[in-house]
Amino acid sequence: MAPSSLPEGQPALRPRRLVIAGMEGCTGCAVCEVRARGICSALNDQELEQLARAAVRVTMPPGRVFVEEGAKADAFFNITAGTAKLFKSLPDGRRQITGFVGVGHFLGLAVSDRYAFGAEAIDQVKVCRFSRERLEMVVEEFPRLERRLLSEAANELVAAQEQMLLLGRKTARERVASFLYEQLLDGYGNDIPSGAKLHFPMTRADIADFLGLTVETVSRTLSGLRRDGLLAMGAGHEISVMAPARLQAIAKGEEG
Amino acid sequence: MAPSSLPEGQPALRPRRLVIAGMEGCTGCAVCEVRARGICSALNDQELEQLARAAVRVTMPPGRVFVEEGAKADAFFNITAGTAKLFKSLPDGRRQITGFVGVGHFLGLAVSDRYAFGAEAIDQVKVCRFSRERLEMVVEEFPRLERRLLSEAANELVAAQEQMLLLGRKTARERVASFLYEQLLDGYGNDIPSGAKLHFPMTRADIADFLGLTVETVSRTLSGLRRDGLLAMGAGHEISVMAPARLQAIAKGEEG
DNA sequence: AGACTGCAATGATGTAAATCAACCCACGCA
DNA sequence: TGCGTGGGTTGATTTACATCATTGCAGTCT
Repeated sequence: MAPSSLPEGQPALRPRRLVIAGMEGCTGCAVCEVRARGICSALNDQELEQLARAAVRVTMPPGRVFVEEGAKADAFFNITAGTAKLFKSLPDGRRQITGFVGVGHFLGLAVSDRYAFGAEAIDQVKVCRFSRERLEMVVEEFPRLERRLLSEAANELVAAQEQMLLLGRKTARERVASFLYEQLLDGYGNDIPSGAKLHFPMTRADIADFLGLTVETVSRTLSGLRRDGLLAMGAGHEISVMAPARLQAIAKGEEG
Repeated sequence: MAPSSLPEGQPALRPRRLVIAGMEGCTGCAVCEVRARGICSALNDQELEQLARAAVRVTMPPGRVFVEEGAKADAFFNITAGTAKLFKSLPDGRRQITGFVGVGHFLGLAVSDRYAFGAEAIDQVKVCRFSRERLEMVVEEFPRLERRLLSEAANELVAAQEQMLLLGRKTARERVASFLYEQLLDGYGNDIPSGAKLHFPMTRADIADFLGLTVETVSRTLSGLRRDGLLAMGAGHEISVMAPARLQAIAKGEEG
């Protein structure tokens, strides 16, 4: 299916640059940069070739909404580059970002025939796009894929429960600390050095909508953490975490 | 495995009555009351017999914590009677209930080897208990089960995203309305009559911990909805919904 | 019957975070 | 060179909800 049939929704936020979408540069799944990650890691080279025939490679500019809340759910996506945000909205514009998803993430599981959430590219995002039918065919052929999808779903479920705890019961300070610490784990694994640097592709507004706060509160809370010597702000939206252990303690709610 | 090996955690809230746990009254999966629901519906009678051999039937009194947050995740549960609450806690006692689960619900999917959440019986709960290894064996034998589990997980994920929107962005009134409306859908399906009655097994404190509010706010908000003619309180914690459509509008955030 | 206990409702007061409002800075563009 | 625009920060004020405190009421144990 051609990229032009993607759900467009609102136009890209910054449609100045010409959009180049398609399969440029993709020489097949076997040499794909996410070969070892996500669902693809469940298959061997030969099986991947099958998968490749079912997929279309698409490139999205920042701001492009490529899954529309409530739209017909006829495609699945596997992210191969960039970061996207998933969200749900209320009629008056209130928005909750349910997750930021990066390379290797599989996206599109739906209960009904409609997407229950929207997805928007934050930076330039590349995806492998599967039609529902074609994915079903491949899954039918390789049951191992199903196990892989189940394990992905279980992972997301655990993350979602953690986020419910954050949204329902944590203070602003705890929320921001949790977010930062999660980012540290993503970037550094379990061994986080003092002074670890973080760089965010998303805006303060996105962070606020993820944490159930306002931009102002996020900004103030970050300033507070800086004043307390936990963080240091660098150039170009870079944040250094001076005291990862204290940050974690705050995130877990162990500090007043 | 004998019921005595269940994680006990804190003792049951009301340990006055003698606990009778075991397989009493269970004559096999084929005639089980949840035969047609949850994961069991994916199997035929013959396959169910296999499943039966892997399961232990256990009965839990109200208040019993049968999954302990952070404990070794060596068992799965399928609820065959009653209602349980799933929750996550902070060290200082703050608690977020991530869901109420009833008959047919499958429970225990974990990422690591530890449960990321706790589970507690609200009323008398009966479950089919599977050890991790035995469930894996059965799944290995009947891949259809895996598909079923995936679909369960996808369902829960959608519910979790909806709950994140509620916790992050809805007002107290909208949260309570959402909860009540969800309960209506469970009980009546899509066609809800004016005056539809609801009965809750959980306390106000549970509802508060589910909605990210305090008991007082839940109580006040219910009173408010009653004053506005949307609800009528009956005897024995029964609530009648006089205006389901307006309730839904509030739940969706369409009303100031 | 009287006392105790768990749960719910309601009132008075406090507060964390939202809202409203400036202001700054970096960037692209005329 | 100046202007517009999209972030981001900070301050003053408001507010929705939490907290603290009291009361009522239905079970159930003695």
